[in-house]
Amino acid sequence: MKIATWNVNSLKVRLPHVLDWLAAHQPDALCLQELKQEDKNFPLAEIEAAGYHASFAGQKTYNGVAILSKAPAQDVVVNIPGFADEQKRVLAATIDGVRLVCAYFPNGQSVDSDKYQYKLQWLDALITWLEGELKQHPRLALLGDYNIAPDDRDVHDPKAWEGQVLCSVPERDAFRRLLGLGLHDSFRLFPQAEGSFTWWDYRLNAFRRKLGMRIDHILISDALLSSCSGCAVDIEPRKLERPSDHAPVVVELK
DNA sequence: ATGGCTTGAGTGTCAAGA
Repeated sequence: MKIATWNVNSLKVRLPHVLDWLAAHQPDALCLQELKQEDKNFPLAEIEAAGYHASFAGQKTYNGVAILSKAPAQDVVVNIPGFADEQKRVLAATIDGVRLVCAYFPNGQSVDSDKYQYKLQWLDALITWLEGELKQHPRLALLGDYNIAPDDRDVHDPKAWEGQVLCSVPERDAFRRLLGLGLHDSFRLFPQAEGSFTWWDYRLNAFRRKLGMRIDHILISDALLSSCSGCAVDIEPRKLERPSDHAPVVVELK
């Protein structure tokens, strides 16, 4: 089973890239973030024509998440139960017996902002909910744009980013608390090139200069660990015309 | 120089992203 995550930064703009990527890679499931569109505008016909089912939770302008899958989705849940939130950031569904949680973590803007406080509260709510979700669904993967660079290895200039949003101690602690639930960073289960990132700023030729961050992740539960045979970032779509600023991350489960 | 692009909204130019 091949599962993947991709922050597309507007599904309307990126639909051709998504359809090409589905055709080329044939994942069993693809989690999308930052749809930036209302559900009435979701390109369901195009996705179905590509051979995929779709669950989605969108909103105007911001956020929005979807799970595309070859097999139909079961037990779909939108947002974190018990955490009141206007923003559409979480979608959970069971595909082929694996619980997939697609998440677009808040950015946080800067550590002294209200948005950062919202991010920390959102992280607390996610962790509390996932603890129960893992008991109900031991075979679980958390895929998405975490907006957290877990380690200095995941940052092109760790000195410059030290203590900044995406790298701050409370954010990295939250990432470790997720691991503490019995989740594993699939990317670090395998040898990886130095300077492996999933996001590069649109400005200053950041991609060409390899100035990126690894903030998109696929965590897998204990029960999936032994079946995981690979994890990789696909930087090819970042080279296309009008790319998303994020690259897809792909995990193989035997 | 707290900028640099890209997107959506909407027709001015700004908020938000990370």
